[in-house]
Amino acid sequence: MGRGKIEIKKIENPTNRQVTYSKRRNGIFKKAQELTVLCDAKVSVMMYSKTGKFHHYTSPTTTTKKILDEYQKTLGCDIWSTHYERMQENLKQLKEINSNLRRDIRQRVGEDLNDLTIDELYALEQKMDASIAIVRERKEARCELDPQYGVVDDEEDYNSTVAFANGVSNLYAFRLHPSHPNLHDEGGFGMNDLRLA
Amino acid sequence: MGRGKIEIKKIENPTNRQVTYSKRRNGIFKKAQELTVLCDAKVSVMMYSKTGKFHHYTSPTTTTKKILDEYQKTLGCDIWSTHYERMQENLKQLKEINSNLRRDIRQRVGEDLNDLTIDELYALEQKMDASIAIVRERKEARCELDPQYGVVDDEEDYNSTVAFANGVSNLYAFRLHPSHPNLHDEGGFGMNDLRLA
DNA sequence: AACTATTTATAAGA
DNA sequence: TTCTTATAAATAGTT
Repeated sequence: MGRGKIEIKKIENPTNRQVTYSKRRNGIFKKAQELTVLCDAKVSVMMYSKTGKFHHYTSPTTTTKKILDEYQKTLGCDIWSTHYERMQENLKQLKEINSNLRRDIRQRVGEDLNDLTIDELYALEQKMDASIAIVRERKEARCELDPQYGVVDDEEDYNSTVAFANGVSNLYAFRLHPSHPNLHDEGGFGMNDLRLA
Repeated sequence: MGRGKIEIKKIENPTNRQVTYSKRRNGIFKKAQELTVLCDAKVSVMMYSKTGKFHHYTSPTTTTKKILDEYQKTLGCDIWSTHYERMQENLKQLKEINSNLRRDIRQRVGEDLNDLTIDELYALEQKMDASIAIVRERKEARCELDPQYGVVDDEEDYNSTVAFANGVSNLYAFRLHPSHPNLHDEGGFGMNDLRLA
């Protein structure tokens, strides 16, 4: 399609070849984009020229990785694995640690106590008694150095306590990626469940 | 290019869509093949339709994996940079949350108190008093339903406390990937610092 | 980077 | 589906 018909064989003139590569590359990407829209298809196009320049197109609704996963499923093989899978495994374990920490701290704040057995509740009280003893001892040691804290106003005490009881559970009550609430699953590391609140 | 101009938007009629998909798929593959020959380029095209059928073209002299490897070698990163970056950002934020949770819980266990100012130490004591009040109240409410816990042995109490004080910091003292201690950094999400201990 | 004569792709119809 | 064909789109060669 042009001023003259061309034979489909390697263009020997490097300049012409580069020009043709550039033009046809854009043509293919346009076709890929149109196919994506017209037929609701997922398309990935990757190419590089003799000069080493790389270009690619991927349908907006997907990623090259997802298409490759599909490709691999079809072929029954796995090109990748190591790096990516290890990253996902790390995420999973990190989330598990996080979950454990959150449960522990919520119990120590006085939330989620319904899930505990009586024995666990009892043990929790013992733990907390021990912990507060440590903190109190430390505080008193410090206060000896700074007599300003020697006397405590009971009412102030009560108020700060109430403020904490209402506020603590918001300490970590933020979301990851709050500006992209409707993203798809991103391969299984959605973060909504990270919220403490 | 056809009997009439068409708008590039999804073809709602499934039959028409399938026909167009088939035609244009062949068109793109032909273009990819021509580009391969004319410009001595390496091209990979993968696509799948809404009906789930997968098709691909790869230049005869290469494989999809080789094209991707070449790309990564050329740019020094990989095609999933967006995906990766989001994943890494999630990891970073998750680690930050985790760090905050750990600091909070350690303070509530009586560790790391040196970093606190006197005011913070005082506030911590107040918080913990409030929390333990909640737990104790809950426990006593439960114990009324189960009189077996009405009487407490002081020595048992003390022992369980000591056990906790020694053991709590090991609660989350495990490593990720303990079997691969010498791996390289994995792109900045090394997990050694996740250890509580 | 534009232009444009031609070839090529393809939308609609059979 | 597959073939046909009128037309739209891509692009080879030129400026």
